[in-house]
Amino acid sequence: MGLTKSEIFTAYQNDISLFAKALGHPARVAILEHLFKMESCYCGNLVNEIGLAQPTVSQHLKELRNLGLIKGNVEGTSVCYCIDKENWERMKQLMHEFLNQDIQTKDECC
Amino acid sequence: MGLTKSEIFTAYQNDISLFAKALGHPARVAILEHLFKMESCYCGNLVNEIGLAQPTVSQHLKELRNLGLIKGNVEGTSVCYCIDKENWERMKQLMHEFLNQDIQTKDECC
DNA sequence: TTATTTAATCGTAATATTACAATTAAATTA
DNA sequence: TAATTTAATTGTAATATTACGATTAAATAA
Repeated sequence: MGLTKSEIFTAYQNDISLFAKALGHPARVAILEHLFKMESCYCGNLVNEIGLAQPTVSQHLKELRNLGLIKGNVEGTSVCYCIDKENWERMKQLMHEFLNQDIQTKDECC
Repeated sequence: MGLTKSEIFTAYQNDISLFAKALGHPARVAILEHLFKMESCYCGNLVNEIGLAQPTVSQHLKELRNLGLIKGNVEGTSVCYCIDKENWERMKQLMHEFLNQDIQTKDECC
């Protein structure tokens, strides 16, 4: 069906998967990397940097914006994008918690 | 097109996105959580735990297996799944590196 | 006002993902 | 051997994602 049954999972499980999904495309990883380096955060520069068509980059930016990982600031005809530090930290905490789970080695089978 | 242009991105960007993609579904997050808790790692138990049909769970397990995050061990008619600790650590390192990037606050715009 | 510039949106084609019924495969048990 | 158990595989429908050309919107510049 292509439709994830979110309702049968916990809020935690859904949150983790939504953040992970946002990082689940190399273009979005590249956009975030570039915004961290911050030589320039203008959309046009991102389009040049990434190497995908402008509407495609815009679409990826929208996804990151919808999740709150980045925010845009209109400056004349340009839009300057930045990491939303607060939400990035929130995601980082959540992902770290998940990634750092300890393995209970009681019932070894593999 | 629905076809990611992996060839225009760096190996690092592709690696990050592939791992993130694997965590980008709540069922796979739930499976991994359960394997960490390890009350039982049998596929049948996972099916009960997750609440999706057996072929669906099998499909998610396959994705995690293909990426190397889990491994399965046949025991009679059952299969016991576990976290692949070595590869989990590898992913953890990579994700941590990405998540902990420092924000260069020189060119503030938002 | 009329270009021009920049980025969002729309529409759409191609492909991927999710979910599950039905079936198959492989081992165990009767 | 025949039935049973467990999980993988196959096939497929529904939906999502990716990418981009064409267009639109909004601001600036001529």
